[in-house]
Amino acid sequence: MKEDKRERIRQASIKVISKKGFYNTRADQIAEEAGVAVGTIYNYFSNKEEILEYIFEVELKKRLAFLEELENKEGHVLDKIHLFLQKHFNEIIKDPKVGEILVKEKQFPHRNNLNAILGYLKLIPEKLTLLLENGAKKGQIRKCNYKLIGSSLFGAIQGVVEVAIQNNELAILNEAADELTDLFFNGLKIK
Amino acid sequence: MKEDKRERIRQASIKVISKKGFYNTRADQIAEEAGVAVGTIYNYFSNKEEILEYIFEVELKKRLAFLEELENKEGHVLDKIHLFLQKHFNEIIKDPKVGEILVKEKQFPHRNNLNAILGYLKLIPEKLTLLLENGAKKGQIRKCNYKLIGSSLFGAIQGVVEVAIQNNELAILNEAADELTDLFFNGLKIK
Amino acid sequence: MKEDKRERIRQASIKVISKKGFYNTRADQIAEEAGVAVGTIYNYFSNKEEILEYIFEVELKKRLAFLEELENKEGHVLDKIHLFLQKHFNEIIKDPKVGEILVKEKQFPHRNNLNAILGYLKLIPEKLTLLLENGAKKGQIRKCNYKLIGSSLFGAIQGVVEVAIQNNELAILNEAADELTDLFFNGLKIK
Amino acid sequence: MKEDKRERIRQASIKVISKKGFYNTRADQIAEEAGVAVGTIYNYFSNKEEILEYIFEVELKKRLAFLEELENKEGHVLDKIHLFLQKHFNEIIKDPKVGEILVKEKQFPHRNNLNAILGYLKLIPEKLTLLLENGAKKGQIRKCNYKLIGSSLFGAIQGVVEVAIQNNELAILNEAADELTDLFFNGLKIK
DNA sequence: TATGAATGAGTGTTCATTCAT
DNA sequence: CATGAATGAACACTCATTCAT
Repeated sequence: MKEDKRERIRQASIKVISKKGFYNTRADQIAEEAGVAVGTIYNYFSNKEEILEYIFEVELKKRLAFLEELENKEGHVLDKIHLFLQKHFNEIIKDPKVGEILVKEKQFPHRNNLNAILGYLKLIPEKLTLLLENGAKKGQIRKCNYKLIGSSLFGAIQGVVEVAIQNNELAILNEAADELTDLFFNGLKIK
Repeated sequence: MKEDKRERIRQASIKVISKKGFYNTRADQIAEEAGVAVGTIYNYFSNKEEILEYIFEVELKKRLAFLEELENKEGHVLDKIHLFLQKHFNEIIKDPKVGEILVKEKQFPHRNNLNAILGYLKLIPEKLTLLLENGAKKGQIRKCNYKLIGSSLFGAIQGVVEVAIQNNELAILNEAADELTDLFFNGLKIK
Repeated sequence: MKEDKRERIRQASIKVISKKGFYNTRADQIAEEAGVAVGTIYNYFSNKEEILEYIFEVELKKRLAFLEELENKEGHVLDKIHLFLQKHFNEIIKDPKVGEILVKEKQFPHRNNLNAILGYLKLIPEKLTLLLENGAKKGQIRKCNYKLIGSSLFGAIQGVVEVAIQNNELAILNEAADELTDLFFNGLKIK
Repeated sequence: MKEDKRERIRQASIKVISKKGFYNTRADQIAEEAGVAVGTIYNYFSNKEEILEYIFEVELKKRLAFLEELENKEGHVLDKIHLFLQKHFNEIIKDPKVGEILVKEKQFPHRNNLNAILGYLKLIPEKLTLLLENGAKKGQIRKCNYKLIGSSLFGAIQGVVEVAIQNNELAILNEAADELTDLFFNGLKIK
């Protein structure tokens, strides 16, 4: 019941924020879209930023859970990365509105210095870094600066999504997983 | 004289914005830092956003000019990319405050839909894409989805800078140019 | 309830504006006088000018309604004008603050070119002109340039009120209806 | 020389203010129109309001001088008023821009309570009142409330001009002097 | 006397958040 | 738990005026 209302507000927020941007979205616009009163929003979120954080949280938890699953599985690191890319790009193709928010609002400046979004967001390249490190340990890829390459991979993913959304070419994402894996496969194979 | 004042305001803005974020920077804080009156700012910029745009403009023009130089030179595309990465990372090491702004404020939501910053920003991956395409034509690298790889490269660059700045580890940037070139070198070499 | 608050703001505005002039009246002064927060004003009026327009609207609608009543009644045109003058001057004697605003703020320059006040204000001389025209048709007064005489009458009314208010001699208004009717009666009688 | 520059600024001000209204006229727009620097304006006028006051002063002095001339002449009061009306309406037809300013800016709210314009403006109905009073003494017109009728006349004049300018029908002013004199002639003749 | 860059006080309006109902 | 009217702090920007040159 409680989660129901929270979810309704999240969905409404995604709709409005993806269209107007978080900065230009007013609390009452979210309320109207969600079919509740403004006050109700504040029964489920303590402030506007928290809604945005929640949107990121939901998406990022999905990715992190998937990455953790992958960590515990056997298999080649680059296959795992390939699976992750497929998963991520598919989610975005499925719900481009959320994708747009992930791309555009990631750096939204929080009033307090605790930026929950960046907190979550850091976990992804960290997981990727770990994946690479373990892959190298198992001799699946060459040694490298894992953190640096992990961050690059994470950045590359975002670069692709950014371009796809900016130019309204979601189709590009369909081949993106293959191309990127290919790039990193050759780039990281044992010499 | 006129450019002097404009430059002073730019410098002051970089200092304040990198510390507090553009959104949380007040016009009078910039004025104070620049040692001028608020009104003076508006003799040189027509609004606050224009200051941010100018900061990006200055930086991006440097990069674009460098990329154009590279385009017209002989040499292997990956050497060119290597040079560009060195140039970019060095600039950031030299002036991390600007780097911070480039990373954090890139997506700042503009009131009018004409986002001058994104306009400039799109040119970089476009140039990279062009570089890759020409390199492929000359047989220096394999064929690939140039736009996708160009965007990935651009994203990778940003991912690295983001992590470096977030974790306050500028040192990582010193090897970043080499590592990234290496990654793409293998990733894109003729099979 | 909603109209209550709007009315409270109107009353407060009359008080403050008549004292300091619209131009020198700050939104927070109105709010304070009305016993509400500044923001509340903007829940009932979309901007400061709209408050002034509303003050004129209320007053002018009273006059226009009265003039329309008169139009539909039988009787001599100059008796009708006499009644209108009495009505108008009485209203001003009853509430001189509003009178002061009507006189002083009538020409307030609006930012957009649509000056709602002038729109309303033009209707009064138009009605007077119509009254004169009909009176002439019925042979109650001589033929004349109705528009010109209508405007003169409207101007004369304002001239009288202006002087009465400027010199703080509201008493003059008591005889004004009679004197003016007398003037126009002789001035317009059939030769 | 000094008067030359002052006059140039007055002329420029008339041009700009009649177009945009005093409230919307910026000091630098006047300067540009006059072909001088902003600072120069302040060598000839101590502030912006003083320019407007000066415009009124010049016009009103012309009228007052004319009225004083008339006072000292022999003749019927209504002939004198006729002459005055002709003079006034002719001036407005000759230079409608000034007429527009006289009508629109008369009530401009001054920051200090000393409104020089209203000070001047009051003198006109006072002179008219005096004229009427003297006429009555000489038995040229009936007794009446001179102040009230003087103010009415002054108001009537303004009403006519206002309508003429609002509707862009300066032609109406050509017959206005005759019509108005006629009205007052009959309205004030000895019974 | 002319200039025009610099000044900074001044204010309408917004909108996230609250809380009495 | 839902409501939505009330709140009031916050801020970009303007523009008349100044004064060093």
